[in-house]
Amino acid sequence: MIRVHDTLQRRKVDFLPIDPSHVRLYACGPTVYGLIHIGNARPLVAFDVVARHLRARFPKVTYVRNVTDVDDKIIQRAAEAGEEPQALAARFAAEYRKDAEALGCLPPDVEPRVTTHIPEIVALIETLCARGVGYVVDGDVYFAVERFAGYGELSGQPLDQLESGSRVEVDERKQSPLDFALWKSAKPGEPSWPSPWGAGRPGWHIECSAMAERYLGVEFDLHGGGVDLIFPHHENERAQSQGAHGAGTFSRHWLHNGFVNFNDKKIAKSDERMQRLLKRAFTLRVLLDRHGGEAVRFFLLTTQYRHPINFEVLGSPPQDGAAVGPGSGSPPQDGAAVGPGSGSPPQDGAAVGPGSGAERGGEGDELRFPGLEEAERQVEYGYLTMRRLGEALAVGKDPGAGPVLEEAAGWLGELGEALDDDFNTAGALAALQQGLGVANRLLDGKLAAPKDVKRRTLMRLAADLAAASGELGLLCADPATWLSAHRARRAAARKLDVAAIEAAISERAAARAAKDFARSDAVRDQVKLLGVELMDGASGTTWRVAD
RNA sequence: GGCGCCGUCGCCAAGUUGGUAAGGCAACGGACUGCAAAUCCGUCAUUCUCCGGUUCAAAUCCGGACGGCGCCUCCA
Repeated sequence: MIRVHDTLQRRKVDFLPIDPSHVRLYACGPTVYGLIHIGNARPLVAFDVVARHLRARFPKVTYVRNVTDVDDKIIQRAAEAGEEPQALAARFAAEYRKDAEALGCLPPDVEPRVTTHIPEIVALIETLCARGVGYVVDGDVYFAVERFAGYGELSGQPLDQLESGSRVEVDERKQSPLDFALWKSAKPGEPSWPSPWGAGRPGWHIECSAMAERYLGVEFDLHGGGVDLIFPHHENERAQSQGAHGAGTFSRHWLHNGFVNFNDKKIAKSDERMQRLLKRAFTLRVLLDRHGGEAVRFFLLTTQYRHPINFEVLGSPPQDGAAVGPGSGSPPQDGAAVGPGSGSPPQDGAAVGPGSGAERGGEGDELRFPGLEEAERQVEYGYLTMRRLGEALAVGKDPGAGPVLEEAAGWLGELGEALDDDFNTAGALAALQQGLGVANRLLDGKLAAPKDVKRRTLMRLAADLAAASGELGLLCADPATWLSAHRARRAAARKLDVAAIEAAISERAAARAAKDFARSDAVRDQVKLLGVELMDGASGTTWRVAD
């Protein structure tokens, strides 16, 4: 039995799908006006695990994750860049998909964009107007909050308090200050679509209502997004959909992920300098290039999705340089700086060697991200174990059916139970680490077992590891491939000369063969200074970049 | 002003429909190794911010204090 924390009920509840043969999930995706940052990555990963685990527990899951591709901010950025808004949105939507893939997120079943669902949106607004909860003013359409009884239920906001707390200039044409736009009439130069109320574009919240209905029906199981979306976005989505289709419709449960805080503060709340830093140096892309997608994913999974997670940054921030000098005040050009093609992943071969000058102007190079470093080490441990397992299993013959060691039998079940409990990925990771530990112990010969039992257990561990990978979206790559890419990435970061390292290894091998251990150790010490650790194994010497 | 979250070992982090503190990192000791790395083993919270209360029993429930954070119209 899966249990989920439902924001609407403010407690953990048993998850009983409306249709157990088909679970339906909707998650709010990003507005694509620039490269996403680590904070945007959290819901991506969190709801990817939700979808994966639901698939493990139910026969069919439809996961819808939208892309908002028309919005004030897109229009503004496009104007700044002298680009068509739709072109800019399409460009960053593509970049976003690259990031999502690098994070190990499976593509959602449907990834609807707002601009291709205008007819559905218009139809929904028409329904709302027909039912008297929407009203038209000069080509704009608003939702009448006071005519919808359930308003405020999701966020727990009493209406009167909201009004008094409102700190935004109130549009006098609205019937109530709380009313929000369903349709905005077009201003000159803005993208627009024809509608019964004149040319215009959708308001911020209506797209999710319309697209969820289109792909999941009037009623579905789960709706997810960041905590900041509870109010007003999700409150308004719910109001729109229930306003059109009645109480009890729309999503049955609401899931909200906590923030990724930046040195213990919300990113948007951190001071101006830090924000600028974030935009230039901490796009998700930079972190992915530096530590790999799986490390970022592992990091995000170490904390249960509802809790805040702190993204720690050590070291002195890059100098703001020109930005603090006279003539400062120009907005960060993150949009313009990341045109298509600038974010190509490191090429295994090409990036190695001393001359790879593809550094990003040194920006952020002196910064360290301890959380990502530890996560990367954990992922490496996983792949090292998998490689050992694969090597052991590559020889020998099938032991047939029979018992396996007890130590290896329980962890996958624990992993599943942890995920059942409101997608507790921290608990699941702990179970995974137990499984990896058992594999290493067995491989080390630390567990007593008859030959056939041992081999059968190793096979079981490999199979269970594959199952765990599928649910967590970790350790899904081929170990040799991942490990070599990982090493290449780290070697490139340290500007190591791979050919020189391999030459040193050959030289040392000759010295060792001649029992010249003094020479051998000299070579070891020499490469150690470069941050390279040599590992002598049965099949020769390999190397890794030290932590 | 209103709504809500959080405070568990040096660090990260499970556990909160009550039943007697997972796991990871770091540290220290050890096995293995010609020396290393990787891997493995052992040690590492009588205690869960503090003070009361309920209970046979509380990190888990209730009240209060202190500390941190978030939302209250376009930010994941």
